[in-house]
Amino acid sequence: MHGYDKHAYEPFAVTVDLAVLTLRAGTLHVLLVERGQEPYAGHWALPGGFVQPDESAETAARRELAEETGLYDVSGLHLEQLRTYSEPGRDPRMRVVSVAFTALLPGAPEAHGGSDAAQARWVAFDAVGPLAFDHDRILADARDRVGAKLEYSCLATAFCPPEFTLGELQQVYEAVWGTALDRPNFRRKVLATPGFVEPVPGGARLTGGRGKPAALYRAGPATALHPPLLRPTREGRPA
Amino acid sequence: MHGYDKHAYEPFAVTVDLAVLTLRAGTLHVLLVERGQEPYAGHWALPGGFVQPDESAETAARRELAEETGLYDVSGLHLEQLRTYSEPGRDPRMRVVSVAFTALLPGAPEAHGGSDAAQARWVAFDAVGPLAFDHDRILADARDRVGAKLEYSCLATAFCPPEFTLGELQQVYEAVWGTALDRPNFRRKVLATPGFVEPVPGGARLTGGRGKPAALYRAGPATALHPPLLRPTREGRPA
DNA sequence: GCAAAAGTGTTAAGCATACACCCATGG
DNA sequence: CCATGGGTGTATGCTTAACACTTTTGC
Repeated sequence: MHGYDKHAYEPFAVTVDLAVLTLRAGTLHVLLVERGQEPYAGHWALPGGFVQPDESAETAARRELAEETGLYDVSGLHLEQLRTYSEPGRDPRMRVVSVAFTALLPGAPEAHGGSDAAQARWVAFDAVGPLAFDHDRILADARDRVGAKLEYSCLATAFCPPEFTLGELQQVYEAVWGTALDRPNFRRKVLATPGFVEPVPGGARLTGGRGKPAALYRAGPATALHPPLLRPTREGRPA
Repeated sequence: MHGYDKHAYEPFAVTVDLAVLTLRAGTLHVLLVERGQEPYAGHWALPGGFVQPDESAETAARRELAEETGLYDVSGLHLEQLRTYSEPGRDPRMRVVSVAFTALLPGAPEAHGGSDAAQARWVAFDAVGPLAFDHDRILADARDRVGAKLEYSCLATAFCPPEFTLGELQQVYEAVWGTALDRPNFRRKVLATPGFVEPVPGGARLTGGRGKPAALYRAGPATALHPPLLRPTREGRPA
């Protein structure tokens, strides 16, 4: 199958689907759109769209992200390929191969609705009902991936605004993993990793309205976490 | 972009590319095919082919794996999606989106060449020259991914035959990471992880022709490694 | 003063590292 | 008996985990 016999292949439609995640009020939310057309009219789905002839999947994903969130500048946002879904029956009408992406947003912009008329909403992870197509699975895969990457990468800062407190960073871990972490230990671990976060010299901010103002930090240059920050013990016998 | 206007999308060809890895004589090798046609005629490339209309990418990848290796039963082999490559210019003649996979084989079968006439060979990783298309990048991504997964998963056993010695398992790590490991510590770590390996009651085998016969183990039911088996210190400041 | 949130200190247990050393086999 | 590879033991240092305690703010 290395030749290019024009009859040897079938045309496929290629789309991108986006799992856009953010933290709102300390819990993980995902951006969903309500479908206006069949199939799955009235159902909620992940935002997405067709890859244009002159685009890579990454370019298409970033374009869709801008359209769906209504943000002018999405260039700084974390966007990462998740995997590709290609089961023959995943779209009831035609052969569609979809490249799924995960996008991470800091403190979510309320407004969206984007270019097409479809309604778009932030939905808490726990409140996500059955989605159209195989989007339930895509979303579950996205959460698994993000949860795993928090352990050994500096990804958590992608959920935070440019300047953030260590308490906010800890909330990211707690929301994604669904577990509480020990604050003193979390703090030490983060500060002991060179390049994970950098202190903002003058800064301090009140977080909960009460309590001591917290020092501010910026994301540092590091991308990997060594040693990793492991989740609290899910016991050793997986499988 | 949620409707299905027949003119809103462009047909793409969808292919799979396989990075088939194995260990030969203690070093990491990859399966390459020599291209017989333009473009890149005479160049080496990763095996692969078109996804058929009734197949998922995973099914196509497993079919190609069987064809290229000449193995009858590839059902037990480790096959995993790597990522999708979709740059518009990656194939000079048409729009081809390729879903790349990584496959891991135990002690490589010498024979192959498969269904089409293309020559196929195992090539040591160090000896891989420039490949066709963007296959150099795919291969580099595959090695990175496998190297990372060895740290926190039980993937290493996929490189081993059904029964193997701990020395052989250690060779997997050393070949993929390119570093030497301390044998006593490696041994303890592996045996301390429940479900990673299980002893084969009666078994023992001479490995190097000389030396004490080694006990045999089978892959256990575990898939994840907790805590992880980290690579020797690449220093803490990963830019 | 009290509650809330940030930040510091301390200690014990577990794990990793780096070795030294013994065992079994082929030549 | 020596080289080679398998296997065991052990001391040292670091990381983690758990929790007590102090600081700074709003009410």
